[in-house]
Amino acid sequence: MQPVRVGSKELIREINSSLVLGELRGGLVSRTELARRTGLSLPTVSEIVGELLGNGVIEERETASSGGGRRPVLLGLKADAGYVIGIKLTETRVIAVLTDLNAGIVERATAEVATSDVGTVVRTVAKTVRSLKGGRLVYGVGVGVAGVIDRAGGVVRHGTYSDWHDVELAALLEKKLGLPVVVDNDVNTLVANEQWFGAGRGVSDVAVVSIGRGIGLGMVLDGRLYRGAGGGAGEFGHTKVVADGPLCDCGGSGCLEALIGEPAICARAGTATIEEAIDKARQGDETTVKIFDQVGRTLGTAVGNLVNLLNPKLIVLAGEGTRAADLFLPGFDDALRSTVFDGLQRDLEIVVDDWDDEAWAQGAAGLFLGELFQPNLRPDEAGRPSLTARSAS
Amino acid sequence: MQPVRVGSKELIREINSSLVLGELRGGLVSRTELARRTGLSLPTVSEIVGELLGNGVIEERETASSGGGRRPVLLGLKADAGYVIGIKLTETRVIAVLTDLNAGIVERATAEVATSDVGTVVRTVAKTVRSLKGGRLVYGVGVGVAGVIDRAGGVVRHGTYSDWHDVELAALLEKKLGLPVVVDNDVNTLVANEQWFGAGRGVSDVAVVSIGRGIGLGMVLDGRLYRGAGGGAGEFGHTKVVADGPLCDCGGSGCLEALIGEPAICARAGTATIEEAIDKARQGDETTVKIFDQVGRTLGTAVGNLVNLLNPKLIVLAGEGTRAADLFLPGFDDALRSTVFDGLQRDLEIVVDDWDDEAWAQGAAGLFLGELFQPNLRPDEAGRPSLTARSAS
DNA sequence: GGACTTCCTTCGGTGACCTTAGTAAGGGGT
DNA sequence: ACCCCTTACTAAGGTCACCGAAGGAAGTCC
Repeated sequence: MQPVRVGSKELIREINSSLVLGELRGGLVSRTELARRTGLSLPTVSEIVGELLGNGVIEERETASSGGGRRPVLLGLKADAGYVIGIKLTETRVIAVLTDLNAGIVERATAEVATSDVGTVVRTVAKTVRSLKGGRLVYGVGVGVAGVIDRAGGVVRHGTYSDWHDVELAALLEKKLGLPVVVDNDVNTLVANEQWFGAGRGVSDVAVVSIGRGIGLGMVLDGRLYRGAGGGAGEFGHTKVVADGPLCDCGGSGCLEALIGEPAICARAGTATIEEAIDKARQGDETTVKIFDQVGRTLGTAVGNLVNLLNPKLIVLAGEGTRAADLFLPGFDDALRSTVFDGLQRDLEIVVDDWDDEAWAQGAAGLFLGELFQPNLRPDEAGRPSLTARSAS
Repeated sequence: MQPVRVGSKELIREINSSLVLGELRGGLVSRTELARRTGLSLPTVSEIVGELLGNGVIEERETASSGGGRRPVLLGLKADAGYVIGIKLTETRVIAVLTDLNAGIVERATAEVATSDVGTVVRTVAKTVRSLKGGRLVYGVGVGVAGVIDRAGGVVRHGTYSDWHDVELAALLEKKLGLPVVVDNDVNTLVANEQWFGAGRGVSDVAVVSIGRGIGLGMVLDGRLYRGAGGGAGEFGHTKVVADGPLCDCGGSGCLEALIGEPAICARAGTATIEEAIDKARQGDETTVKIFDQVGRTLGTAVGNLVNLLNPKLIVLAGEGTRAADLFLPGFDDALRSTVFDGLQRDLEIVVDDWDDEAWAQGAAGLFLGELFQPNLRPDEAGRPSLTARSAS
């Protein structure tokens, strides 16, 4: 049995505060409306609102109109109540954004890191964070890295594009910054963004497939980001889809990534970059068109199998690879349809979300915000960030 | 956002009662020890225990020895506090067991049903349940059926071995029996049993693969049975593992089930039954031995991909097909090892659990018990069964 | 038989919830 | 202009589940 937090008055308050805060995210709402939406009684909502007002997390805005009665006072998150910083680490760059509590980007910064040396990366990140922060109240930092990540411990177990092994990234950054830091797989940052602020909002079961150099997968199952027993769930790119297929960097053969990752496409199309391959296909080169069609079919089958296993409500295709969506989508759809088991077709929705590097960083911020807004049902993870217990400086 | 239940005093009590009951399942424990294990204070535990004693759910047993102090009064589930009935529906038979609150089998019964006519099946099940029940206090019934099941609504959306579509099985049975009924996919009954009473106890992330005529999959993710958005998760048997593979009953081609389900093995081995094929292989027939080896490899690759996606801690192989485990396990292991991504190997555990039909029925009982013992964190699903609010007759 | 241990209960306090009963603030009809 | 109606919110009081502290119960040991 996973440890379950014991029921207590504090737990109740935490749950209900989160409920109220959740409704306040992304909209102005009155106390009465909050009570209606959350199912709480009006006095309870009033008290919680009072507390949040006192903390400076939310504020009263203008009054709305009413149909013949006292006008409701609208409440909303205080724009400058605090900020969060999101970081996306790539091989060569640190991409950072400062966002408000609605994950809206306020400021951005990037820095180059030529090396994968841990110390250098940590220093660069810290410098970037400090310059973004300025004198502002920042609740914490979310970091997205490609690889197998132990989210609870903030450890990079196995970096995809680096030789990192068991690097305690969160601890190192927290020490340097004096801020709470959450580290997670980069695809999960996209998922967090989807779940909290994007197309996946309000959907309990979502799979986000990122296409690009590698093929990644992030999942929201039963309303929660799923990471697997050791934080290693989502190695979609390394599922084996053909027997005796091409060799993959991971050491295996027949990996999805080795078939339809950008390097593989370039190799087959005989181009140096993926852009060239796309151009070639768009100009009507038959062989290249066929390559993209096959890529679509391979991906469609793999995603179809994923649907058979998990029966999500929504599939989001994201990442740079979606630039070629027009080329591979027909094949993708076709293969998907013939792969997915009969009964699971009808309610399935597919969305293509064309995101850039900055969106990954924004997602990392969303990851931290998710942590901030969600009640903590597990036993106390030490130092877990909170909006109400102002630990941030 | 999935609806989250609002925090209240009742929620606290429910959580903590479940905590206490959970510790009491499968062992005698004193009040003090309960307090220590749950993290609750002694007075709270005492009060909850008092309530449960009053309800007749638990009882005081003998006192244990102590090292120089008052002896602890051991508490345990009352053996005859109530019962649960588990049903496994197959094409031709209704297999039923009556279990106590620890899922221990007290009595059993089976009945033949030649037809798949809903009315006839429901009548036969009802008759079987009534004969098993006798005059006893039965909290409810759990039913396992192969197919896509909407667990929340108790609806069989799509039967695997029947032409059932959108059959409201739970409602029909509840009406006939006057007892709460839970319906779920049959593999999930195995999972429930594993999770609550078997090898998967205490493990948060488990995949149970059932092998036999079909290939099924049940999952515990993050400590909870995962069913997918529409209850259709786990169609492992219908994932496509080879391009242009053999046709499957489902209409697709290349399904795992069409490759390594028992009918497929028989066809390839040229035998009428799977037993014959097993015998043939055990007697050293090379072709047949090779067939089983290939079956193992195919399964191993598929399960390996599953591990890449979900990173479970434990894989349980179950079902009649495990009779041939000696024949296919070497190939299975080999393929699994070469499929699973590097970092995910180390903590993975594989267990073969040789279960018979009765175990499926026992699992169905466990399914209902799980419902009974787990606190309800979602908004009130009407008529959800409970141990403390004695709705059973 | 007294001291010490250990188990459990009693009692009072706290806090978060709810219900009920107000008060505040606007609209509209006569 | 007045009064009443509607709607939004606040105040007061009650309930209940939690906890800590203190005390009673039931042993063991010397």
